[in-house]
Amino acid sequence: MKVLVILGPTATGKTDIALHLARKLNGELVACDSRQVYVGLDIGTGKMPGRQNPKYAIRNTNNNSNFEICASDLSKHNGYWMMDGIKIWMYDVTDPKKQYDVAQYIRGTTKVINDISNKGKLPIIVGGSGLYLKGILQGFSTLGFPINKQLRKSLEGFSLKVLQSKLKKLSREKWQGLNNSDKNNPRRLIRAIELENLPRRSPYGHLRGVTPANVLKIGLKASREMLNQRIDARVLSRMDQGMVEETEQLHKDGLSISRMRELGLEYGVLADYLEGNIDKEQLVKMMQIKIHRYAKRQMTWFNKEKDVRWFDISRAGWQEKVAKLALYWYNNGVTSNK
RNA sequence: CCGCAGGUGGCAGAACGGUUGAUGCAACAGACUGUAAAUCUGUGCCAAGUAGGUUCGACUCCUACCCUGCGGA
Repeated sequence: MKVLVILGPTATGKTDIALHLARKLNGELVACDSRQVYVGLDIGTGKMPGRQNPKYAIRNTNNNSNFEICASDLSKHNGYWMMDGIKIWMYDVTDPKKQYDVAQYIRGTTKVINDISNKGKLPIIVGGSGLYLKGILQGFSTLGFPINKQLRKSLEGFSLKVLQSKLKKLSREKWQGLNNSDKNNPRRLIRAIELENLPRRSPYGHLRGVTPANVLKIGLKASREMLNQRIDARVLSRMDQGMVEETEQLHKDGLSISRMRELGLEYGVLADYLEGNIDKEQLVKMMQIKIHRYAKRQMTWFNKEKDVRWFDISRAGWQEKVAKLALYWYNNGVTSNK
């Protein structure tokens, strides 16, 4: 099975190039993003690509709360969108009020990718989320062990120190295996305790992704400065598109402020805005800053990713180069040089 | 013009007459196996409006000036 991956930090134009390649290579897109999976988080998670493409501008329809997109043909479906004849999977697969996680994503995506492949089409994974991407491509050895809601709930209130000593008591070895960062990370400690609480390690702990035979990873990058500029512009553009209104509507439909905070980035800041803690100017500024940081973390993650063919989007003609490389790989199963 | 309050790192914002100078945010670097656009770790910041004075010693006290905010005329 061949799988094409487009990865890189936010605002590098992954989806645009992916759509382009999908047309050329008879492909379908698979979004690899932790928030685009949620129904209704459209503008804020950037489900509509083509900032520079006016035909994707959206307008507010009067009939009900939702927005409609003015693409030549864009339709939303359960679990995928159809954009100008190209399917984008893993959009709208769950309710934003519910928590979603890597394990669900891996299960869902594995099926989607296999289906695409079985139809004779090329799955094109568009990835900004490093963990999710790794999950699909390699799987994770402990993800088969389910979460223990009760245990988590009982652990929730404890201080860092207590969590640490609990883990130490359960398994000195496990504790010592953690790095300094994780030792101070309540979430990781809780998960570690959860795993140590399992009755017995079963051999079914490994959650496997698709493990395709042939992957081409194309990475998009840009200088920090350029990236920040693009991010800033995009935040402004999303404001114009009605991100605030979209979020207000979600809130009216029952998305709580605290849940918005969990969803992070724009939505965390928007929560503050809706509560009246900050004004519009601060809202924009803070969203930009948060996303700068996010892009940085993405780069930290992707820098370790192996076998990536990187392209600098500030260089003229990079799209053609990408297309050429992808086409060659698609036809020959290997990349031409190196 | 008068009165009051205040001028501390990129920003916000503490404490303190004694080798000064917290914290948060941002910045930079990093981690990452069921919330990952989440969560966490590390690092540095040649920071006290200006000019004087008091003092063994001043960011801290005093004076003048400059600037900002609020109130009054």
